[in-house]
Amino acid sequence: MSHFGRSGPPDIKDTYSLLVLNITFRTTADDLFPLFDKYGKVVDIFIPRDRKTGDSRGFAFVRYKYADEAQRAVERLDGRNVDGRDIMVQFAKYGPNAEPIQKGRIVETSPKTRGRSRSRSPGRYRNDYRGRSHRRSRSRSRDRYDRYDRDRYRERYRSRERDYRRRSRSRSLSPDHRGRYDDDYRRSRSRSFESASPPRRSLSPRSPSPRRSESADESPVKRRERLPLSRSVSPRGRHLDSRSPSPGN
DNA sequence: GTTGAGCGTT
Repeated sequence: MSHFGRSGPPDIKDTYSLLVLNITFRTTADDLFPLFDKYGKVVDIFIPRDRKTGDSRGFAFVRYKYADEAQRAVERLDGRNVDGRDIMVQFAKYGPNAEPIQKGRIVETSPKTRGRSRSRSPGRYRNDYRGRSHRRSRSRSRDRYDRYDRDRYRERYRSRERDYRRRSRSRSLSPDHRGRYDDDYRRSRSRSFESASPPRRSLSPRSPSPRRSESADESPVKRRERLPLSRSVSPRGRHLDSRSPSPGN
């Protein structure tokens, strides 16, 4: 899992953001890191996700430390075939705070004018860039959900990176590209990435509540009774009730 | 399990 974006933007003081479009919905930040890190120092990778489904929205933000390296990555990775789709890499035009940025870098407001001059309201920034594009729907099949999600913010974030890596890397991709990526990936992760991505599956000892119902449903053994009244069952009672083998987790 | 123009978060 990626250590990027674990607690918000780390340091965007002098970084250059790149917008990566047309990536697959299963591509994670860990998949993009070995590609982009080859052309420079990547300080952050962020993939916006849907509020409700938690799925990737199909694009990512890669922040470089230096502009020339970011430019290099744009020239090299733009149009590259990643996971079967040609990605589009370009400099971000808007910052995390919806502020227009120049060549991927946050526009520098003069320290002098930033002191007392507050003749501009912070809300105008968002309205500025939102105005050009009224609709922000990503996909037509999700427009109907956006209506409810637009005024409903009770959506809770699920896990940041789900088990998207279940896909096999050697599926139908051209081994030529993947080979180079992986080859450099081995060398790249030798510096500090190996410590940041520990085990691929290390779940907390805390039992996942929502998953248990599914496992019980698909369990080969028939569940005898649901015992709707005994919802608040003690751990000991549940053991006698389900007596099902461990679902795996 | 699907989708495909676009600009971002504990």
